[in-house]
Amino acid sequence: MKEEFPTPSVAVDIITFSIKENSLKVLLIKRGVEPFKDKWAIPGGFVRIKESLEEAAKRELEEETGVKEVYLEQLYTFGEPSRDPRGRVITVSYFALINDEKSEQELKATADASEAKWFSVKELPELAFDHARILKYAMKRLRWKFEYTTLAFSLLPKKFTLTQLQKLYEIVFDRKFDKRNFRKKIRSLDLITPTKEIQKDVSNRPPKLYSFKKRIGEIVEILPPNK
Amino acid sequence: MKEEFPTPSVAVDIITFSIKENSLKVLLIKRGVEPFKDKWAIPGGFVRIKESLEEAAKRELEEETGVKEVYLEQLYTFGEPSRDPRGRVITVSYFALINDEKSEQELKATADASEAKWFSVKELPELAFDHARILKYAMKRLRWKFEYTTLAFSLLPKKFTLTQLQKLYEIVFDRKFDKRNFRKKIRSLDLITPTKEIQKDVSNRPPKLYSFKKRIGEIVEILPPNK
DNA sequence: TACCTTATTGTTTTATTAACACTATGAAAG
DNA sequence: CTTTCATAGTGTTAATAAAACAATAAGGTA
Repeated sequence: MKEEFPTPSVAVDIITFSIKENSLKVLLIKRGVEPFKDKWAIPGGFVRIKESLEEAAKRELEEETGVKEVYLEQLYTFGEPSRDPRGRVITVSYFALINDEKSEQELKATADASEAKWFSVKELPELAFDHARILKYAMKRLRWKFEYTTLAFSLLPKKFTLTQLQKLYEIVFDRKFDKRNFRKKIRSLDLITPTKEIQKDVSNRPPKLYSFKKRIGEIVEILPPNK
Repeated sequence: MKEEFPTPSVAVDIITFSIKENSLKVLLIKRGVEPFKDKWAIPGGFVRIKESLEEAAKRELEEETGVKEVYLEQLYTFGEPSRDPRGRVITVSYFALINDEKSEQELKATADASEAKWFSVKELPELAFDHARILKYAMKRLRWKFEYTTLAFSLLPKKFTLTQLQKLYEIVFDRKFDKRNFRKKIRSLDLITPTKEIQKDVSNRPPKLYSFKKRIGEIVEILPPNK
């Protein structure tokens, strides 16, 4: 039941965020081919005929970064006929969130990408295609998810301190929160349980460690206090 | 720059809501061909090579209902390889909202649809493909939009009463709201201005008419009081 | 003139959010 | 062993927002 008309190509683009060096980073590639050769772009590629969109996104991301097991979520599908000068390409964008340890590995260059690099979202280069728009949209979604779901916990180790959690929010929202109100809010949401451990090897008062109770991504309105 | 491999087909599906007879309705078609012949389904069709996704959605919707000038918003893209038994079809779903007057016209049967009909969302038939899931998702989005944006106003005439507005919310959320709290909230949001008119031809105290100040879809957290 | 129907309005209570500063603990430095 | 340094940890009050709640007003109809 395929039409007899020319059909669009379908690609996935993956906007990958990570937190490194106390700053929110996004993974970009430098294009090795025309169009937009030598411009920075969001990594992506074509969907294969027998893989799902999510599988395609996972595969492309792993090819690019070697990272598996990430949080992955569909963002939006961009399909303007003119968005790609090569022809009709509809792209389904995904946003991925990986934690620092997982993203530590060396980034590889690939056929289409002469270079891959983490950029701070505050110091972005000019981007190819309509990728600036897509990235902006992804940022919005990321913040929304931090505000209304438990996604932030996916970036923390099994056991973490409340200060670690707060720092995450401060980086993503680029803003400080009041420590007392933040902790009060988190506790009132019943998301975490204290472990009996405390963190050692710190040269100050050792913080308590907590573990997360709920499912990642669950909707809870964490709304950062002091909004 | 098309790959030399078989490519998926790209379709759009449009979940169309309207409010009729004090109830939230969705437009479905009865399939005239296999697969799922004689099952009800969400109307949709293939994207043409030179039209945008949104244009395709508008076109399909107009073909189905004759309605133009509707609120239209992209929902999600479903792309499981097995979701359509005919082959690889990726469908970009849209949700549309039209008001009662616009949706009053006769629905036409088309090549693929032997019948088109408005169903109350409370009395849905069994649906073809993965359409039950898509519809459920659309309902969620509709409610979210009513809660956090000014979308509801797109269903009202230029001049409307506060009771009309409240009824809309009560239908969409399938719940009553306290009249005083509802009105207080709406007024505090500075969304409307009173006109100097009142509605005539009613056999009770005639209500004041208001007009809407802002842009449709603007984010404002109308959150229905009494949530 | 009474009655019916819907419109309109305000107060109190409760819950949530915002603002705000001091004490505690352990390691390291002197 | 005392002081210093750095971060952890905690509670109260004020302001704002939400929830609960019922009586009066206006016009048409009987």
